[in-house]
Amino acid sequence: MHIEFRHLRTIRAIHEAGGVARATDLLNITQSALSHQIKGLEEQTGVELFIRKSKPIRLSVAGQRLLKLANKILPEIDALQSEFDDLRAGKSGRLHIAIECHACFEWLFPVLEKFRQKWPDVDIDIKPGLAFEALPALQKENVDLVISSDPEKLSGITFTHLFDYKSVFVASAKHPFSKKKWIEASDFATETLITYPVDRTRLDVFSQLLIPNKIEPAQIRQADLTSIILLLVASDRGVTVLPDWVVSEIKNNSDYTVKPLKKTGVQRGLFAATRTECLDKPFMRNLIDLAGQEAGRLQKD
Amino acid sequence: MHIEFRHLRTIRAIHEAGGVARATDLLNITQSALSHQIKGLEEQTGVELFIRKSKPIRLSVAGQRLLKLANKILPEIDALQSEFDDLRAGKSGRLHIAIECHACFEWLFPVLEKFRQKWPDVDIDIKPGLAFEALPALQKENVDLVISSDPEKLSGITFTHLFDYKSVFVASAKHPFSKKKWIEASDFATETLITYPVDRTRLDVFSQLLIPNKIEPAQIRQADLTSIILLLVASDRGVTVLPDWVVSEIKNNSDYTVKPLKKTGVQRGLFAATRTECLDKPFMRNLIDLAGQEAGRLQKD
DNA sequence: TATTTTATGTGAATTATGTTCATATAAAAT
DNA sequence: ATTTTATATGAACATAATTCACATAAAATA
Repeated sequence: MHIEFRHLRTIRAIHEAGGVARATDLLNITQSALSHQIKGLEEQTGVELFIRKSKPIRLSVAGQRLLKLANKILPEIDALQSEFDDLRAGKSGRLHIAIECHACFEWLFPVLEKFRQKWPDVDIDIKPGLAFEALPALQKENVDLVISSDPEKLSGITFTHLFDYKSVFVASAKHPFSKKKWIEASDFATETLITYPVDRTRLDVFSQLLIPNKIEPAQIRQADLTSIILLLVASDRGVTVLPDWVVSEIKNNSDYTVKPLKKTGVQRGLFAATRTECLDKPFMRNLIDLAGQEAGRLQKD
Repeated sequence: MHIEFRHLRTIRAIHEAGGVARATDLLNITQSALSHQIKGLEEQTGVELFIRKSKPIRLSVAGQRLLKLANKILPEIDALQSEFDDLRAGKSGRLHIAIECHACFEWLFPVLEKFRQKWPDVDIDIKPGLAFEALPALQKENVDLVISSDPEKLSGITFTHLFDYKSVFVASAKHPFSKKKWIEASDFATETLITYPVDRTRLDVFSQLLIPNKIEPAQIRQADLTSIILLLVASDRGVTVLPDWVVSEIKNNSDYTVKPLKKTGVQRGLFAATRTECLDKPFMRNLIDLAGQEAGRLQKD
């Protein structure tokens, strides 16, 4: 036998109640059990914890020392227990996000800001650099949410549809294509295409248009931030393709011209991928709801 | 089942060893037991402590939180255990002293000073105001040592002889009794007797001389401190009776005259009363040794 | 001081709990 | 794909804790 939490509770109860007999109520245990327990504890520690010459027994110096420890430690596990209760109730938890779609930052940040206010105890983080391995990372619980445009059938992973968007062509207002009704794949052959610095398979222009039509742009230029890309486009250093929600803010700006891709437009869906069991967590459902709402707001503009 | 120290050790070991299997060596239990244990712990806390999708399993957020607690708590009980070991080994302990004999402060303080240096972890205290109830207090473990001149047969209490002393008469050098060879009880009938402010049964003059001879001093005056008593005596405001060790410092002082009580002198013993089992404690034996030594030193003067 | 009351101690039986053994299952490495 | 390594599980076993019934001892009361 070792010193156990039981013993700490016992010492505390005996001290508070002022005697073994009275402590039995606090501990829901018989007097006999208590007597055995403290005897065992004294054997284990090798010191006398109680002064038995008086009748409601008192704590000895050693007993008082143990009581001090009990008063220090017991509140700590109680605190832990209630933290765990929060975790279980879904009030707290971990929400580490990986984003496949680079432009998603645009709508995700406002969503996370709202979320953070409602769920202050959830540990939010965005994990960069997991673009390609995002789904395996989700399976291995390295992340808890992946924003993706390409739902796959994966065991234990559920894709929840958030919203649809269109990929649209953006160029400077002075660009000759501003006279076109829509943009075809072949149109890119003569253009400088500005993209996020990620693998081309993860860019809608390529996956939905250029690769199927085996067209290579005249030149490719990369930029990290959406605002930089738009700046480059405005000064006619190239053209780009962006989700419509990004473009909504600039489509009434006379510096730009915005056109659909192909006659029919290129429409895509955006999905939240989570481990299936995580959908039970209230905060996870709420985040997905918030994401849908925000997307709706963006597309109304 | 509750969270137990075992679980804290387990979490720590699994983390340190990097997996359940490797932790078995640290904990000296089988892999199976560990698996059962952490399963039970997860059931009890209601949260998943480990991420089981990877093979040496890793701690989840909740697991890390528990680990944090373990690292906080485990060193504390280890510390307590070693404090208890000290207690058991007799390196530390409580030494609360009651003194029946008021003059004993004179030799006790230097003894305690030496003792304190040798046993820094022993909690020394002198309990005043227990003069009469000192021995019951010893039995009830309110004090651990009583300095007394009157050994009694008491169950569980052992009286250890420290040293013998003589009670001697002290008066001003100008006092008429300075011509006497010794002082009789009847001599006090005309004198002002200066004593410590304690019950007369606890004063040697009364218990050994005046009460048996049914003599009452002409007047009694009380003073707390030995030096005050001596001051009063020097200025001839009364006479007193003190242990010889107190008198040794002034017996060559021409302000005083020192005489034996009765022709044969009044000899008394001084004893250390302790609970019998406490004599096993090294520091207790050492204190009694030191007291004997100090007494020897005092009486050589 | 005797007697009652209250508080704690103890041994044996009972119950609860943890551990091992044998074996299944699943992830990682080859 | 197959082997190796890591974890999970059920049943048997061992251990430790609790209860029950009763003993003992201190405090309170008469």
